[in-house]
Amino acid sequence: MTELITQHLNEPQHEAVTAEPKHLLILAGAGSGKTRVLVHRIAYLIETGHATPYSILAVTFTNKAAKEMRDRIEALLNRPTQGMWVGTFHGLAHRLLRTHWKEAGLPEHFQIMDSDDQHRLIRRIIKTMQLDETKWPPKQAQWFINNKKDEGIRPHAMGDQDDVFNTTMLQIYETYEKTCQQSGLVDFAELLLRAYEMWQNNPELLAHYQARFNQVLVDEFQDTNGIQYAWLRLLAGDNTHFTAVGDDDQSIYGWRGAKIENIQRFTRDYPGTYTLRLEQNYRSTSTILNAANTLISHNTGRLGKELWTAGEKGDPIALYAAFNEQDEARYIVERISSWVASPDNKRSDVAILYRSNAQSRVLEEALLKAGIPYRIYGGQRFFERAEIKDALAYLRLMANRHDDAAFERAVNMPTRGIGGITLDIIRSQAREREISLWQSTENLINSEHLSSRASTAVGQFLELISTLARHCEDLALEEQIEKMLQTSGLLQHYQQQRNEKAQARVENLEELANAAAQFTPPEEDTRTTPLVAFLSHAALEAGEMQASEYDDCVQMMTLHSAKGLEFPFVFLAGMEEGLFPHQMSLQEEGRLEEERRLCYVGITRARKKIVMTHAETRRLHGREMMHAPSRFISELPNELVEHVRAKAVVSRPSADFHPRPSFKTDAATNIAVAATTIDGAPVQLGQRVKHAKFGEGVVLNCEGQGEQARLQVYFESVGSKWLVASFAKLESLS
DNA sequence: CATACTGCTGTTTTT
DNA sequence: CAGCAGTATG
Repeated sequence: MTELITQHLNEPQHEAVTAEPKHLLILAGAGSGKTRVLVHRIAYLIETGHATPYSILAVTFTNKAAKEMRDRIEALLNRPTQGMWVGTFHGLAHRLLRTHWKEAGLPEHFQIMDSDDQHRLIRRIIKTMQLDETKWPPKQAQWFINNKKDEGIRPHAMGDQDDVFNTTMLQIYETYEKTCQQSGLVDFAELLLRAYEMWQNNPELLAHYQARFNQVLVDEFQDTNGIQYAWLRLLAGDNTHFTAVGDDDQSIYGWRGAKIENIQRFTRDYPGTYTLRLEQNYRSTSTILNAANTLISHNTGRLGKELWTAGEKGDPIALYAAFNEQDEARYIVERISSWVASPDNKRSDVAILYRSNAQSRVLEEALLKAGIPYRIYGGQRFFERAEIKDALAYLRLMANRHDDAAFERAVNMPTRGIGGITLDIIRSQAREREISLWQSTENLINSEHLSSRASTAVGQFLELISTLARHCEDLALEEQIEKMLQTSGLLQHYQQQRNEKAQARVENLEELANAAAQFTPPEEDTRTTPLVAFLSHAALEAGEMQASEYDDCVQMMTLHSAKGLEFPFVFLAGMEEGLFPHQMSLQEEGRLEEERRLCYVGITRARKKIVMTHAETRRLHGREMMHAPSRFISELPNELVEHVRAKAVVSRPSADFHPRPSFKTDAATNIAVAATTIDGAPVQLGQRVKHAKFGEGVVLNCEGQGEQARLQVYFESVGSKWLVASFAKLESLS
């Protein structure tokens, strides 16, 4: 069995899996089999009796990575991972807090807030503190608070501040904390900090977990932030063995608090840590790897690692200089079309990666026009849609009447005659007496401080929630949700509207009930109600609900979301100074290096082919911008890059061009033929032509047929022009 | 209370 | 340009 686990590993992998030292640091390059090593090591530790499933804790950053790890361990061991703690930092912290809510100082049914909830709550707080929102943007306060929490710093630990900014931020932070505690709300950073403090304040509890987990494995170690590292340090008792896997060259989340230094800190904090490197890449051609290695060598202070491969050289990296973003998209679509024209290739082999989401639109339009199916990753996620969050707000109130964030959201959605003035009264009383909005409302109704109209409206709302909660007590989760959708008036609100958007919202709400029907609470949540468990799940795994994941689509995503994935054919679009590296990162050297790592991540996603594109001009924020090609392009070895000129594209029409709507492919030659002629001969896409005034050019496109046909021709002298074929007097240049 | 208009702001994203 | 949030208006 042990042989089975280790038999298909290379030498360093084998060593990483079977290493004996107490603490192990594995520097694993892109495509070197990092997850594989981690999974095999866990299996090995169990099979050899070094550990029991019960004593293993493996932590990742995303739910997806956690699920993959669990699945692969199960497949390898051929039995379920019962007893093992495999999950995300946040997931595991949540589990601890649910189990030990009392020790953590939380109400039993505490709820998790996502960043959107958090943002609203902070905005609310800034308003009630009577601060000028333009001077104190909620975004900034949110950033401040999360940063402090990521560093493990509570308001009281900050002491007196000497400038207005920090003083005000601290005040907001303090008020925010108070409100959260009162409402039983926990944000993402709070999950980690609370779990940390809970251990710190309960030594016997900590000792229990230290004794239990003797094998702790951490994936993507370069992405850990301050509190995550501190949490791991705390967990490590005398008999804890650490395995940390990471790649400093793939650290791309510094901007949200990830500390690449944690890797070095680890070796300092745990003397005797055995460091080993996985440098053989099983993914990419040597061309791609050389390009990636050369690029990343421009960064300073690396831990040092050079990927190599036994694989073949492969194609050079193609570089296309587009005139503008339209032309860039056009070129990419053409390359995809010709790739897909071969029966061996699939659309899903292709990924278009870009720096920022705004770039996707032009690409999308071009793909749409060419009739190529695509899928965009990242974007609105199911549990983050407005209508879903509204529904969740009702559910949250049902579970916990003091959830102020939920109260704010549900109280007038759909509108029920509760105006801003009434709410202001409720809020100010809640603030004065330090009670929840719910309690404040109850008080105000009883003390008759509200106008009779407002009082009835608000009273009906309280009644609605209370009866709803009562009626739902004995119902199954999805029945509760259906009941809520009906009685809250949410569903009706959207059903009344006739437009398509509202229709989609109705469907989403129905899908919510569906999701609830599929939901089974995880083991640690069985002690709470299914509703509370479901709400936690919604916040913690906002998931994309795997839309058409299995379809054969071109994949589009930002470079950030491409980390961890691989594709045979990768496009890196928008390789321009100011875009990538992004304008905002050009000031500091550190941020520029992170951009470079991002580019490194992009390049190392590719198995076989890379096409990079940049546009000479691009419409950005409504303005025409000129950008120089990205410095990252010039940081690649010259001999590995092939500049694609309009000319060069044209010299191999069959390979690089594919018929577009106005062209027909000649079956025999596989050459695109326009529905018009020059000198009596059919025009080919990519054909070289001569114009009396503009000189030599290349046929790029054709619209219409026969006499009316218009040809798009790219001339070296004037760029691309649309010409009516019958008037242009074009001369064919073979 | 809903709609229209205005002004502002524009990286990356998981939990 | 375009999407959002917040305000003015009916």
